[in-house]
Amino acid sequence: VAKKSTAGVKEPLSRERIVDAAIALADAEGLEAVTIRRLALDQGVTPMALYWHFKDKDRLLDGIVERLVASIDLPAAERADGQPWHLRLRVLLGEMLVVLRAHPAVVPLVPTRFMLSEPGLDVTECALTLLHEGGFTPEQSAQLASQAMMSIIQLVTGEPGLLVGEEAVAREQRLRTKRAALQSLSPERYQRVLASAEGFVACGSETAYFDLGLDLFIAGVRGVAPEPA
Amino acid sequence: VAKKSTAGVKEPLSRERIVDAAIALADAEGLEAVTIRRLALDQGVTPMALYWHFKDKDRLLDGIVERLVASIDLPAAERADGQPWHLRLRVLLGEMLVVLRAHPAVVPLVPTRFMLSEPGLDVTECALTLLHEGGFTPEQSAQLASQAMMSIIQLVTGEPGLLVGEEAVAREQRLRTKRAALQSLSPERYQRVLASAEGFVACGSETAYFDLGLDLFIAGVRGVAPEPA
DNA sequence: ACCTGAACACCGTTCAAGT
DNA sequence: ACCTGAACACCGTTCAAGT
Repeated sequence: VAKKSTAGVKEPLSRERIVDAAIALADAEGLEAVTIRRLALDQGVTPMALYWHFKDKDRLLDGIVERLVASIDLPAAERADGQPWHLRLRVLLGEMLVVLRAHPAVVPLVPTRFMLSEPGLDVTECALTLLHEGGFTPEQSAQLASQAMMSIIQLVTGEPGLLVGEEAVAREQRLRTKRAALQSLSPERYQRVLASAEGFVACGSETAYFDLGLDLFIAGVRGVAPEPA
Repeated sequence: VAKKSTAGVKEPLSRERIVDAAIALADAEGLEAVTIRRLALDQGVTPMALYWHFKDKDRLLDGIVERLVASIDLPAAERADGQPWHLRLRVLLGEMLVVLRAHPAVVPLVPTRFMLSEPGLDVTECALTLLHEGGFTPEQSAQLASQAMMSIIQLVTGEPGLLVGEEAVAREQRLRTKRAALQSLSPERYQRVLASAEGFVACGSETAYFDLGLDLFIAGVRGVAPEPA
């Protein structure tokens, strides 16, 4: 009857398409590029068109986070059943890590929005259950769950050598500048900083970096846990 | 001779005055209120006047962070001499905590700017020295120093019940909304979240909160440290 | 239901000019 | 040295209107 999805016919907007475009744009040009007007331009539409799909920009950003968090593989974390709680917690955090690592540019949006969506609450419930097994009170669990999430975020956004958006295009140049700045420091006053300089500007092994980050957090929770595990 | 600092005579602008005003404004109305134009308005000056003192807005923000970081009591951390490294590291982080807690609104500016100023480098050098004592390689030390700083930042900005800027004026209202959102959750599906609900919306004891946060990090570093301490 | 047009109140920043 | 005036290229958002 009517033409459907033929070439050149533009599909109507939808929340999904907008969120897709926003994530892709952030990946390519950084979070600052994600603008109502820019998004509209890319979709060949008026800025106000977006306001039919989202109440305001903030809800759109909420949507981005929900999309990310929803793709966390929660079952994988539950498959580690039978293992001690801290090991299962590590698996859960590892699953969060792989999801967020894929889109580092939007990760800064996560902390304030994580518990605003159903998928985020599911992940939180899971983490809290594991911490309960570790013997923590509900209050302590709440704090530790928050800090666990923040540790992951921090690992992703703080990865040395990670450059996002337009920074990425002039990548080599950026790194050289940073290295130069560090190397111009007084060798006697900043002995340790200079020795660690390379560690601040890039990371030798990505897996070593993320493993140490996870180890650090897990060792911490175990250290403060009442139940010897 | 000439009138000097009499009432009604407006002192000229200066980098110090601008940074002062910016911090005060952030404390009072949140970081979004800190705008070149708003700052100029408050100082009774044209927006472009600020560009004589700072190259652009980013350098102004750098200035804010430098001011904060410079007020970290580094000697206090060194006074703990003779104590084991992890204890001295805890003291150092505690000093950072008191400084940042005083101005939570500007804390989000810190991570990317911390090592851009001399005071920040001094603090970093100090932390790296302690980690070296703990037996870490320079690379590991670099990562752990970054994560230490991020843990502090996260503790301050993540304090449950903390509201910044205009959020603060409608404080009670905000908290009630948050509580209501949590309480409307399915009791069987989100059992743990509900049990921890109060911990997500406010914190019973500020000192317990910050102590657990510091304990967590220190236990973590000790746990992954090669040197038994 | 889904989108446009015009307008408003904001931003940061440049550039030439004033004292 | 320190600041102003006018202008530019952006923002998010509202409101009334179109199909």
